Amino acid sequence: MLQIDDMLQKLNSYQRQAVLDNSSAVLVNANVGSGKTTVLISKIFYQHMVAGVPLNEMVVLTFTNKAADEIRERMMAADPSVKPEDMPWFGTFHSVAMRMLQNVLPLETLHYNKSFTVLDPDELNEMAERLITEQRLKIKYRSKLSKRLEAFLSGHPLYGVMKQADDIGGLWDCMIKEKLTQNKMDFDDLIRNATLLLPQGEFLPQWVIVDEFQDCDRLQLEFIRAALGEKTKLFAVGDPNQIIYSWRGSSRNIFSEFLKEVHARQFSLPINYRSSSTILEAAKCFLENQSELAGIREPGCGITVKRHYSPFMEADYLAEKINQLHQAGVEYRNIAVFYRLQRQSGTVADALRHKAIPFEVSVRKTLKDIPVLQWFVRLLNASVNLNDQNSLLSVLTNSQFGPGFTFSQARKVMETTGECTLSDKIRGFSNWAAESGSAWKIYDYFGLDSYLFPTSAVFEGNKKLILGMLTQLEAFSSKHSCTFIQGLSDFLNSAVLYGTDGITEETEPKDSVKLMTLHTCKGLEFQYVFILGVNYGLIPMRADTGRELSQEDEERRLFFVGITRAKDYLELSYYTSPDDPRVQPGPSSFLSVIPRHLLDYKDEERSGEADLQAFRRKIMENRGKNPLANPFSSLDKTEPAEEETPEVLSERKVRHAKYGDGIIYSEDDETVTVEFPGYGLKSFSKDFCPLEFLELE
DNA sequence: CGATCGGTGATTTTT
DNA sequence: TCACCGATCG
Repeated sequence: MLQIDDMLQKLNSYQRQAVLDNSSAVLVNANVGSGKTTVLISKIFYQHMVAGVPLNEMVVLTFTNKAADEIRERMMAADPSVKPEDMPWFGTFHSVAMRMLQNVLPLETLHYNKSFTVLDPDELNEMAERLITEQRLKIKYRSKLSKRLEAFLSGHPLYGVMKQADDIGGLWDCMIKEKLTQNKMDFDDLIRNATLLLPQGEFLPQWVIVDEFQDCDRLQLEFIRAALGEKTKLFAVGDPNQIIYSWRGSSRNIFSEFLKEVHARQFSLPINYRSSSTILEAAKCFLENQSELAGIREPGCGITVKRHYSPFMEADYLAEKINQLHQAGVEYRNIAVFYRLQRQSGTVADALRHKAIPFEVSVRKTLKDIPVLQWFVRLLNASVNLNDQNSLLSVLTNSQFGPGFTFSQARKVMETTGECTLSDKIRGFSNWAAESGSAWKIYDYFGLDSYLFPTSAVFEGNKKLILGMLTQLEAFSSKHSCTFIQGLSDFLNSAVLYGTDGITEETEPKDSVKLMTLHTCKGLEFQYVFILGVNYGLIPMRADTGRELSQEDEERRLFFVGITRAKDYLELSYYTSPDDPRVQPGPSSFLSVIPRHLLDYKDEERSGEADLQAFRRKIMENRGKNPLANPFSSLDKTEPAEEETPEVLSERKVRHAKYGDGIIYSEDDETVTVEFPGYGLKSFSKDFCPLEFLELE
């Protein structure tokens, strides 16, 4: 009881009100950085300690494994007597649905078996490809198969101009059947099937608690609806200002309808604890309902706005800036760099690598990134589930690992015993596992040494990866006390839902700068934040093709999410000469939305040309040595850049009717590229060249 | 089958 | 703006 009093006392009045309210449906409109997770955990704790609701009567749903882990960990930290197994229904939508299907729902009525396996999107695609070939289906735009299926399922057919319909509907029917015979479910099936069975089953929780409610799509809302029995209460936390995934099916309309339907009582958490008031003021400009967001922090420093010539110049500057920050005592882990597109990361990464600054680019790793584990997991899947013909086939026909059969060979081998040791071992796996199986013996059981090719250069590394995964499996099995084969099957399924994190060894968090897209930064916070490329065409992304205007609203929210990650320092930058023609030079309109007094235009006077001169010097310099080298490779060696020889000035000048005088920037057999002050770079064909070449004096 | 014409989409991505 | 696909025509 002391714990809960203590916990409630630490809440502000808004938070406490939401936690103590006893309505049967509550939505907390939680603003950024307003202690949303704290409220969620306090609510769970309060219901558990005061109202006496057992934790296993609560379904707590999140979107990411990370969020689920955080909630479980904070629960255990608040009350050390709580164990993970006390919270069986705390997890992502998918993992909770999966566990329900395995444990408490009458799955047999759907003709599935409780030992089903989970299909990752790649496998689903592979299954589709195979069915098209086998059934001789006619599918158009086959190279974009997964997109087409997705579009078909959402009812918005991609490619309006398909004069003749193809077999996409038929393909989906085949896939439903195929998944059933192979006893497999894709991500959506987990939720769909659980939604189907929840109303029939005996299982109804006392509470359904949802994190990041604004991200729910239709499927997930239906799942929530199905989990609500007559006496079940709902507590949802979300922020409509952070809807940045509406292109994936979440929308304000869907969820406000849902809220009306369940008669939710609404609360809000207006106080932001995270950002300096300057940053918060700027962020508020991008809010749709400006009323309710208040800060409690000091103004701090202004938001730096920086102009760069190009992404290269920017990356070079950024690396230097981060270096200075680190030398001034800022840890790398407190610094983050955000950008709109995944491909923008390369330039920054190169610059940081060159200055030996540790960094991590946030891209989710799937099994596909580690071929040997992908092969091994499919081997295990084929062994655990003999209906899994797809996996067996791909294990036998893989060109890098295993016996490397052709498709027709593999089909023969699959039908008869004695033809192939690996195939026989897979068939005999269940018996072996029941009698004497254990994680450690798996490697020798399959005789993997020979299938990983001991002579190959990467053999040791691959073996290590597999043994590492077996270590994880061992740890997993001992945590969940069940039969070896059941433990393995669970492990494989959670590996699909958890990505590689679940099966490779954990690395302790490094002190490194974090690089990520604006989408992935949601839910995080950093002391120092740099947002790159605030140009029209990136932030906001161009919303040309007439698509609804609402797309720009989403871009605004995305920028809002990025800004509000910053605690103390925020720097926004734009290019005067982006390399991508789709990106407009100059600051985006989003920058002018922010009141001038909050901004600190660093080196406003320094002209773009100054940047250009420096950049050109570096390029020229590089050219003599190694034309293919990373342009950054010469940057440091030649410092200080100011001490340049006048040699670079011995360039040819040209005159153009419209652009005036310019300097030749680069030149090859066909084209000549000229830099004109005030216009930037222009390219001309040599055959048709409206230039007058001026002689040097 | 090859050439051409027209329409469409491009980016973000947890599980 | 461009790359790609499919439909259509000779």
